[in-house]
Amino acid sequence: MGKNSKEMIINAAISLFNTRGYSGTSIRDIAGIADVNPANIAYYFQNKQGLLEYCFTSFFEQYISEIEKGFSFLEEGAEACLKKIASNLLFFQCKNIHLTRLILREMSLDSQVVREIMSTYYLKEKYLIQTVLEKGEEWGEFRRHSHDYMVIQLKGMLTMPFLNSHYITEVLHVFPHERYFANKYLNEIYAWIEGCLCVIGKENKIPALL
Amino acid sequence: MGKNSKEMIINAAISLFNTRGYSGTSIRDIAGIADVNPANIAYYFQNKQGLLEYCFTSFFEQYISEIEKGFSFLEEGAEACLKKIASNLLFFQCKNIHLTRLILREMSLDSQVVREIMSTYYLKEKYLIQTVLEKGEEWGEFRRHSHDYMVIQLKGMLTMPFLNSHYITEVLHVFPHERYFANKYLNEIYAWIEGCLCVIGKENKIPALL
DNA sequence: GGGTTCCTTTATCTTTTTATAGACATTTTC
DNA sequence: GAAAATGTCTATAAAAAGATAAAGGAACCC
Repeated sequence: MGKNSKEMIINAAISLFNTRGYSGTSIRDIAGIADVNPANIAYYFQNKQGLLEYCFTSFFEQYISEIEKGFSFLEEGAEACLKKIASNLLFFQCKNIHLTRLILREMSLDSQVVREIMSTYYLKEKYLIQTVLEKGEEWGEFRRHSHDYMVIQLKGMLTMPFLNSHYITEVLHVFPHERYFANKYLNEIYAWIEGCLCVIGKENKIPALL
Repeated sequence: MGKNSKEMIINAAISLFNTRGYSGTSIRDIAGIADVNPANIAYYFQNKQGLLEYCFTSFFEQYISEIEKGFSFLEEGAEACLKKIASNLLFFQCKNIHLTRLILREMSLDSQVVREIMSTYYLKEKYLIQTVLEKGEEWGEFRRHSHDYMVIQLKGMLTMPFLNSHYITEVLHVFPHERYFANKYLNEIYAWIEGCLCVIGKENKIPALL
């Protein structure tokens, strides 16, 4: 079992950072859960911050890749492309709910790492989504509207179930980790794209019922 | 200057909890910013957790009160009522962006306090909003739709600019603390209510008397 | 003025936390 | 199988954190 101890550390870290927050978690806690000597964390990740940064880049590399995969469908229309991006991101986040939650939470703090992520990944994300919105207007698919505020709403919908997963499960009894949540919620996002973003004239698909 | 030292502690705590998180902030840090002896924090709030709990209840008492104020407009129609609630909450949160951000962040952790808030304030919130949605359907104002998912979207929109205030300001260059943000963003929320929640060709039948 | 209450300070104890040095073990490579 | 690389452990240094006891002082009430 020597080989996978790095992986054990990562999993334990994601789990604990998720439930207690980064600052609320000690290296000892992580080592305890991972069943590993605390000094090993320093060996693999230099220090606690290194472990967090590993989580960050691991998350955002995949995150931006999901956006790019969706973006490549731009030829097929802006609406289809935006839906593809939204669906990719949603499924990716559903597959990694714990990591997603901890990342989104830590991104709300003031730190060097956060600023770096902003100026790399989020800037790129903004560029890609904005391009889709611009093309959508150009092609007459989308209404003319403030891109910033559309991005706020879209990202709001994509992040809400993960940041507030307690609320979602305990108050609403909706479970983001279950398979059918993603499908159903995706329909809501599609409905928003169609209802609030697309031009009115199109045939308004009423979101599927369940 | 003896009297306001409690207030100084609270302000320092909100500021530091906001930027560094609760666990990332030490009592000494707070005392330093508040220009107060560290032992005074224990005097006023028993311990660090007590200080956090003070922030929580202070926030949620006002929060739920804003919802109730809006809810009292239900007689004037569900749409108008929901808009009133949304607008109250948005303005309240804009007025307290730091407190709002730290509360929303801490609510994403696993803790006793969080569970208590869930089962009191958030349950009440859910009841009130759900009632508005039900009445809206009954009166033919709202489409029939999953209440839970509508609540998710509404709350997503109401919380996004605060939890992601870094993103909003640094990537989108939109400033939630500025006066005109709230007005503009409120219009987006109204557009969502009208576009995604209300019936398409709505003839507003205002509830007679009940 | 004596006493009470409220607030502040000093000083310190205890625990927790991160980090590291160096020994020990295991695996790989030649 | 020896040497090198890789991984793990013990032990501990050093700092930081939370908490508290007890003294000091100011304001107030009678």
